[in-house]
Amino acid sequence: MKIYNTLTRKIEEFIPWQENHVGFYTCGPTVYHYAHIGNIRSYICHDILDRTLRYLGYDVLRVMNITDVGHLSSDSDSGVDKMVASAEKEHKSVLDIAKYYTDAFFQDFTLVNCRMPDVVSPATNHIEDYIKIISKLLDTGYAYISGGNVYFDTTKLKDYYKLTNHEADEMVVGVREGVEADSSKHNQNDFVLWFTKSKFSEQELKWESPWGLGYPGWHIECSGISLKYLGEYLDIHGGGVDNIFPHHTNEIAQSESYLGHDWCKYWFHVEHLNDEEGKMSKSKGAILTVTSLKEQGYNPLAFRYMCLLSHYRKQLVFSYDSLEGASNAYKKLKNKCLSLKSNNKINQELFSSWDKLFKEALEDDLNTANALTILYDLLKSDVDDSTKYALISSWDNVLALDLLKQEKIANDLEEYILKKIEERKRAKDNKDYDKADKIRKELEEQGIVLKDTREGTTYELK
RNA sequence: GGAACCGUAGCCAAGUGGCUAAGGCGUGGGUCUGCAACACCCUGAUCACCAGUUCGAAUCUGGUCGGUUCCUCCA
Repeated sequence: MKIYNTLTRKIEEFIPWQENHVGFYTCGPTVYHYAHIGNIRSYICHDILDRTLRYLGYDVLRVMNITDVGHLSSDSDSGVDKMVASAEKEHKSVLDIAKYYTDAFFQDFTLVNCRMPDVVSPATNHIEDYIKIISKLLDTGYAYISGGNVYFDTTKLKDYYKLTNHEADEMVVGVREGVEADSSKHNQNDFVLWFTKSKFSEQELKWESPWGLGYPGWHIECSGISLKYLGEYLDIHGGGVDNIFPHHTNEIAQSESYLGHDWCKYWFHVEHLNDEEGKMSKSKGAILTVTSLKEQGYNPLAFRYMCLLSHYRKQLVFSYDSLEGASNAYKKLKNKCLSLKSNNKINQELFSSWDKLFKEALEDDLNTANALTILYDLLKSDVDDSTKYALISSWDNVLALDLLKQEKIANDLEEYILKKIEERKRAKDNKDYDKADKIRKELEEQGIVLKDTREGTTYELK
């Protein structure tokens, strides 16, 4: 398998530390707000990588964190969400709020068929691990205490910027409004490992530490959780491109200084899903979630399909036009797949050759668009239905588009529809088209669309 | 100011040196149908622009224009 590695800026052959085994870490969501569809795109791409590796036969262990530290007690003041407001009224703790947003996240995560990572861990569960790492960094001289905080000394590293192409003296502090230089830092590019003092003093969650009551810096949680569950040698670490600097850069600094050797082989970064105005941002106010797309009548899997249509390293602009297009395409594709009639007799030779094409597309730095094209080619080909069915069933382990999953319908509703179809057929036989059209219209108003085919009338739920 | 990615038909998008530039959606036309929907068939681009390298470039190099992100507050 070939994959782009941010560390080398090249597409590389994927060779894990240990043959056939893959340790895979994904930076999880921050749960002080909803995850928007741009965040979810990133998780869909990670999911595709996870599923592809498994499909290719790797033994994958995937770990994801939940960032539940950093809840400022003042967050809720600016929170646009009713839940937060009511939590406040009910005197709920920030952890209750975190739980609310964690649940909301996994609801959306599941709606787009992302496979649950093998380990999902909240950051607040591993404070001791961070303390252990920070203590050793202090002992070995990679960290220092200043102004009440523990900082990582980036000048101790010769390769601090290896993940980015930045040069230390090119960096500008205060590019963004409201950013002030921290005078306690020895060097401009040092970062905090443990806070006991910060301008965000209203932080609600704090823990005892050798350096006083405080809370961990942002970067240490991913290092800590990753080291705990995936060991000293990590194969893939993923996240959004916005995490390359400073977050992932600092993770490398901490982890490799702590371990004393190279740590993560492949860095996987997903480009942004933008809206017409640019990056989707939680701070911009109204955010678009998968759940809200669903409430607007879009199938969350149509959104997944839309994401698979493009490459993970390419920016994608979200618009309702493109979602509409993806939605149509997805419906058509699924209908085609569902109309296949399988008798379980598959042509093994054809199966292998088509499966090879599919794998080759994915092995080419996750070219999902081409993988889908191969699916379309297969459907158009003269391969027998049973083999097609078996291939699609297999491929859907990676695509996870539920292509062969028949929507369940309540028995009594089905009986009702079949009765109406029979009634309409009689009307049609009697050339009473007014009545026939009336029945069709009635059903349509209930979201049931009739289709007259050569084999008789079928229905479809909108 | 520095760094990274990108710019292919109405829309999404593959292709990164070589047959007539994949595929999907939409549009238009047609077949089927009582009509409609579904399905099926047909339907479109010389690749932002300019200059180079080459027998040959969307694909490499340089430049111009345009878009997005990052440059250590918080996560």
